[in-house]
Amino acid sequence: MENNSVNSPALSNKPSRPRKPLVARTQLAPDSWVDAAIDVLAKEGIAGLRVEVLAKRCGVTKGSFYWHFKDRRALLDAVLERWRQGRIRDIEKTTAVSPGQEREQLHYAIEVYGASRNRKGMSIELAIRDWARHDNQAAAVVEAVDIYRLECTRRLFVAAGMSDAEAKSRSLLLYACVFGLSLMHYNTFDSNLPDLKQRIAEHIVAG
Amino acid sequence: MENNSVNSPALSNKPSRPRKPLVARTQLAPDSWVDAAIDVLAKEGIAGLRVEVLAKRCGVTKGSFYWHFKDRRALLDAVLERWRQGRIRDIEKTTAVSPGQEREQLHYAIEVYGASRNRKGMSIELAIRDWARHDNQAAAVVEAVDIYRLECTRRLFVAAGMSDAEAKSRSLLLYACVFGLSLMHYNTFDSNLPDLKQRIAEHIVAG
DNA sequence: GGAAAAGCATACGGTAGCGTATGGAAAACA
DNA sequence: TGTTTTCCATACGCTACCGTATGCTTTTCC
Repeated sequence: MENNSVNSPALSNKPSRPRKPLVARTQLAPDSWVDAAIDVLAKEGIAGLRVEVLAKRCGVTKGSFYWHFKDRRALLDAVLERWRQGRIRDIEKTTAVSPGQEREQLHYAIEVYGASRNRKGMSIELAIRDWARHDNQAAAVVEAVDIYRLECTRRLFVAAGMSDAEAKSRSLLLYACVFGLSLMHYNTFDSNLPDLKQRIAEHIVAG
Repeated sequence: MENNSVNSPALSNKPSRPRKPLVARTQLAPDSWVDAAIDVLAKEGIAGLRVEVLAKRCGVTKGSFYWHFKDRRALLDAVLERWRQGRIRDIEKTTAVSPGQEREQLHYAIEVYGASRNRKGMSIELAIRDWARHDNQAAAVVEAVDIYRLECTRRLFVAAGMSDAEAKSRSLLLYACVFGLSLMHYNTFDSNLPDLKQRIAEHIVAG
């Protein structure tokens, strides 16, 4: 009858059973739904993320879904939360302090979303950003991630010797360019795109 | 029974009536559908662009729609074609040759999509680009527009004295940044965003 | 082993949307 | 004036969803 929210923080187990943490989960895992949802989100966008489609993809029916989640919205919230945590963790790793390597780190931060690598990651990124244009929850998560990322790379620019204002400007430029590039269709613009991208990266990072 | 495609090139009137160009249109105009469709597209995205919704918005019913258009896809094609032509015309105006003013023109090309101004234009832009991620027709139109724009601003950079490779790089950076910025949520990143944006624009345009 | 809960299937009612069929009013034409 | 077109409304069948109700099977617990 009642269901537990899946991996949302701070309401873990229901209070009636303080015995054991519910040992071996025999059937479908609870996070599998979120995994599959993010897959579908990347491929079809938020509009294609329907519960019946998702259920079929997991090899079960809606009945299973509505046991794990209150409704479709609950799944979407779980997806957002998962994405937020993943992005924060990633950017923390990428921009961890290692003195003298700041510009290399910045180049890596650009390259990591280089359209060829991490294709799925960028698909999710774009799907969520489009989603955020019509959903306040998604917009809030995107804002949190953006601010965090901008702050991380800003520190790198400062550590590389730039003024605070310049560092902020470069940080914003960096991410805007990364996302903007993945939004455009410029394959026939030049015969040597890697060179072009390299030149752009230099222009963003160089002092 | 049969319907005419609205404003698509090269299949204008049906052959049975070569008399008069059908003088005073008493009721609803044919392009009004495309106008309304673009409005809805800007506000709701491609997923919200349904024919029944659109009909209600026009004050008529589906019956009217399916007289003017073969199906929903025909409307979408008309929307794409209209957008394509509008964007080409705009960029041609913006980047028309006026020697010595190239950098001012480039700044204007950036500012024209400055989020505050032209909010609706950017909404359409983003809606169509997201649409293009799952629709080949839309992707083709986006590519055509992108290549045209990139080429126009590339010429400006060359005219401003840059090398060809550098001009291409800057041109791509310019549009990537413009679209990327409108994709991000950075309102709380700095207390003086106009300054930040100005600094970015300078960094893109300056020699 | 038996009760209780977990995990899922099946079936149902309801909405929204696409496209078709058909009819009706109003204008254009002869 | 009567016919033909134009333009739109109404009504229908169909599909894809959402969320609920209910029952069945498999674990879990004692």
